[in-house]
Amino acid sequence: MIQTRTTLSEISKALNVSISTVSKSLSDSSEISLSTKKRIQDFANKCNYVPNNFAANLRKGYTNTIGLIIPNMLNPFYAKVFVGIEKYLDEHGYRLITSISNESKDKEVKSLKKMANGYVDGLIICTSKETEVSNEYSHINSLIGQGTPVVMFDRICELIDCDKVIINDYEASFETTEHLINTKNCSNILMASLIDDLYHGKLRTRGFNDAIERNIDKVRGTTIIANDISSLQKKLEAALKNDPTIDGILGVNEQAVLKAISTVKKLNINSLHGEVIIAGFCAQRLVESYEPLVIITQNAKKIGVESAKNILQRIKNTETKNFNTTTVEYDLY
Amino acid sequence: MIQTRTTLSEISKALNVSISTVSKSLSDSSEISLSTKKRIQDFANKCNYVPNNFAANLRKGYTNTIGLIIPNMLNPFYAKVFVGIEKYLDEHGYRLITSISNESKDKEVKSLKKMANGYVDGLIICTSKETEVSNEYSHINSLIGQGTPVVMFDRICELIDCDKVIINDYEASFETTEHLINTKNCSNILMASLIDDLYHGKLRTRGFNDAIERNIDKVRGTTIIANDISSLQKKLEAALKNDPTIDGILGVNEQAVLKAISTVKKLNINSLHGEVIIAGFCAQRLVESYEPLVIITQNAKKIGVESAKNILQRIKNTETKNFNTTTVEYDLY
DNA sequence: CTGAAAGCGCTAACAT
DNA sequence: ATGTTAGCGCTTTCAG
Repeated sequence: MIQTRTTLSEISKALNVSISTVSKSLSDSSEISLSTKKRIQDFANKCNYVPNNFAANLRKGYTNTIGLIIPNMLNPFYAKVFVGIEKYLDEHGYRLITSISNESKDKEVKSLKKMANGYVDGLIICTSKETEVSNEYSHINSLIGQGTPVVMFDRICELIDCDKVIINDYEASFETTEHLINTKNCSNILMASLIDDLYHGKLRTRGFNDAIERNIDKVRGTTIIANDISSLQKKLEAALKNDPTIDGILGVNEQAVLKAISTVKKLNINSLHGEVIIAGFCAQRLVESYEPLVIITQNAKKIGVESAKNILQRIKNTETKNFNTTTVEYDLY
Repeated sequence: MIQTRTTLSEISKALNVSISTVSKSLSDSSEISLSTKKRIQDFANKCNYVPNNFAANLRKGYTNTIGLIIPNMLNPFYAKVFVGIEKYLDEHGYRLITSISNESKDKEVKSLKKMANGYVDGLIICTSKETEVSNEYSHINSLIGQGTPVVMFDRICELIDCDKVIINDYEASFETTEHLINTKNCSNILMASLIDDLYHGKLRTRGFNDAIERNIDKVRGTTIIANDISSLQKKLEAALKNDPTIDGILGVNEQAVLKAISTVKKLNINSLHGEVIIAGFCAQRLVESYEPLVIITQNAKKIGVESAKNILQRIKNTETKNFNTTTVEYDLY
């Protein structure tokens, strides 16, 4: 039983009123008498009337749809951001259309085009690694130039004129390192990073180094930077084997934390050299897998919510030109 | 510099041709001479022309957009399904609009309404727990009634007339249990489930029981079914403490597998009673966290791809009425 | 309070 | 090869 979609015009014919009366009734306009409104609304319900949003959008010039581009959905950080965004937008009557860039700039540009075509009222984006490394943001700038508001989160570019949502990477890294030193009494800390080519990766490294610097009387620090997981693994193994006094590791991104855990386990360091405290930026699902673990959760969901909030605000108010950067606090766990 | 979006009509005026000439040129119609086509295309490029999809959709009657409703994005199974769907759709020129039901039927119904409004050409859905338990699918049926193709995956309802994508739960469970018995030489296996209220949960339990039945000469089996994680934990602990001969656990869903691992670790069973092999339905990221682990991966990404493939096929060909159920093979890992 | 009519931007059948 | 025209379904002035 395919019942073709009911339209305003069909209702108007059936009830012998004009299309505009139907339209106004269904949007509960005060221009229409209560009795006809009721009559029309009841009838529309009975027919399972659903308005064609495309027509409405075309007419009204906006879409109630937000675009989202993220590098990866399998990384729990982004999945959580997504959840926050989806929830906030849903509660405010917006739809969400999502693309995964897979860290590829090409895919990112392509996705952006699909969204640029009058399809979304605004875009939330965390750029791909490739984009950040290339430092070339013309695709985003041209979208902004077309008048579509953009919010960047996590990986941002200072030079783009848009709202931004980040955590205070420097501070989180600094304070966690101090936490390792002062609360966990670590005296020889390794930092491991796979993202030192990214802006926020550098901030985190800087936070680590500054914290070491400031506590140089009681702690030694070494940074291990690698471009891929297996070379990180090798460097970690070498460092841990070489220096039995290492008692803390700061993983600057999730993969680094994971690799630190598995390497410490593999080498059985905790039995041989004494307990190594591992800390790092990471979604908090790992707690059970390694005991001496300090996790910096990024409040990913909140980052999502803030991004969504920002984009809707900006859509409501396109005039103001002073863009704001929201800093979401992190949690130690 | 807000440059308002260029339209066909603006181009046509600027170049002194008709709108339809512009339209045809930009869609590279053979009706138009090469020279004018080139002239118009070049000009459009220069103006950064982007077609308004809403207008086109309104006119053409389809949207190139697929809706997706899933219970949860933080569960890696669904995240992977999502990735598969997004990839396939993107490669075929479709957009994806996604809602998370959070296992709530209300949210699911609401999301579905947002998509029903002529917004999507088709819907891919994994229903919420609440929906499956209520066994009431009128929202989906009414969408189908409106002529929108639907694909259900993972949690399906036999009674709905639509394409379906699932793994062979019964077989996966049966064969894994036999694997524990014959390859891993388990002789006393516990099954743990948190999803025995769901259809595919029951199938898995049945697979387990039948495998035990069939090998009753060499193995004993016990099923532990719980509704929430902490009661599962309690039951697991009790069983493991009580019976030191338990040497295998089959976790019927991810949370159950995780709980089995953490409980075995917590009670230090492997040292006290001998090694317990844990097997179960689970995304494969856990491999490093527990050694004697057999994982049934659900080929989540493939489920996504198959779902996407099915929905596009169905959109292309709305007539055929014989719906098919695709079974995606599972992997032991 | 109700209706007529214009038009959002695009496509496609039908002229020319 | 190019142009004219009639909508897609809806909102929204403006008239009655």
